[in-house]
Amino acid sequence: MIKAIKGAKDLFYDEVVRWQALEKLVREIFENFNYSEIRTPVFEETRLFARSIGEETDIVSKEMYTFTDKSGLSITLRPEMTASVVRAFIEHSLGKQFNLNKFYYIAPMFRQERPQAGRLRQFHQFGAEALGSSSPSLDAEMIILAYEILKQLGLKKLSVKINSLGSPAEREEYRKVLREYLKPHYDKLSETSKVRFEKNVLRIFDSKDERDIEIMKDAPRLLDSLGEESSAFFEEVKELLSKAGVEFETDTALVRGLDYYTHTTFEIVSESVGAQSALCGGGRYDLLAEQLGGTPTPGVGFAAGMERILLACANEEIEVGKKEKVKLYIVRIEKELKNKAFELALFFRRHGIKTELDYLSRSVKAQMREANRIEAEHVLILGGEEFLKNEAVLKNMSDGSQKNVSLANLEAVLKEISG
RNA sequence: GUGGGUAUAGCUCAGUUGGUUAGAGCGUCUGGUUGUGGCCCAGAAGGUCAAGGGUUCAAGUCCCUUUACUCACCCCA
Repeated sequence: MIKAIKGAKDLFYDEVVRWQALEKLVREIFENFNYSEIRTPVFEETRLFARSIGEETDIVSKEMYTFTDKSGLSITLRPEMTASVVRAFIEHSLGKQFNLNKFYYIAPMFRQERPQAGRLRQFHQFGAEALGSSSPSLDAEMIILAYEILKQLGLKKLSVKINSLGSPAEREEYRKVLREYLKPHYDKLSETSKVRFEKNVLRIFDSKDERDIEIMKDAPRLLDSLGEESSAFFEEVKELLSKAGVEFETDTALVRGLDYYTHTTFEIVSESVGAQSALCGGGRYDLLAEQLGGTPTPGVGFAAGMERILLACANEEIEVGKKEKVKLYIVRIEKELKNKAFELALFFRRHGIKTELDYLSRSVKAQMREANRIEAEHVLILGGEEFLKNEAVLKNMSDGSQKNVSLANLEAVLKEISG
């Protein structure tokens, strides 16, 4: 048997209903905040991700689906969306059309990791990117947006963590300070942290190794060494969040894994999923556009993992979405009437009534059972003596009542069903 | 990439210290009188017990290998 690729899932029936409901909510909220949807190709030139996400990151160094196409070009299935959005922004000179561009997306991403709860190889994210403003109100808006969606879904066990990585200069300065602090402890660090010491010191904060955590406990914090401007920026973000009623905590150890972040970074975690508890994360990336060869343009964004969100909803027993019931099921008694039934079904369907009928030449009893199974609201029974009078029986399935209706006046039947 | 767990019907799972034709619930299908659902009743279909090898008179059950799934590490959304 040929099966789906590891870490890639088929969705159908009830599961799809949940996804559609989530997508609908996401769209509504993004539209309210006046974000417009952006769609970019699922694959890009490999160097786009190498340059933006960072060569040394795990994503780029070992998790990408990369292949060479027939022209010899190295292509990669996108592992995240920010790089693509910024690429499109630069390619189409969108910054020259509008000073501020606010985009959202709902799209599949690909990373070749070992699947586990809340982590797939083809996974789906919704997210937003705002390019062109360095106002802290946008940083706050991103967090509020993400929070709003999760709240409106009904999720409870959430915590919002925020931090600031400061300006690039401050970050660079802090790197030195941190290295200085770590030097005497170097030998006690875990192997991965030793590597990070050279390549990306900040990431040592992410370590779960107990000895690393012990060492990092007393490490100087980037947040404490921020300049006046960066501090004021961060304060304003926090103030806006407080006014918006978003409860958050400052987590000085929150260092995001992607190289392009500056200033605000944030994460919303849930207790209701497994180990992969981050439902969404993001931050500001003022250097990225320039880094990708565009004119310097400040940006902020976030991405949220849809599988994780739905998993959290399921674990908190939140029902997401409801399937629309069939309004009318057409039962035919005599088999010769099957085309008449088909024709009638088409009439109702064309008038916006969700209609179903038998395609399996089944008995009347079986057709009724089917109508009941799919919870059809009404059944129209076609045949017998009523049909000779150009009438049919319309049955209300919830109370079992039925009445004869004229097939010469389908408008009246429409009214009956819709009312 | 490294660990742990699991693998029996479409789904959720039983299957006793290895012992005859492998079970249940749900789901599906048919019927319980002519043209009517739900509840109930009766019946049916559906399984190379993940695959391969080994031990044994005898393996779903014990051992080995492989594969898949799953959880965790790692990383991240």
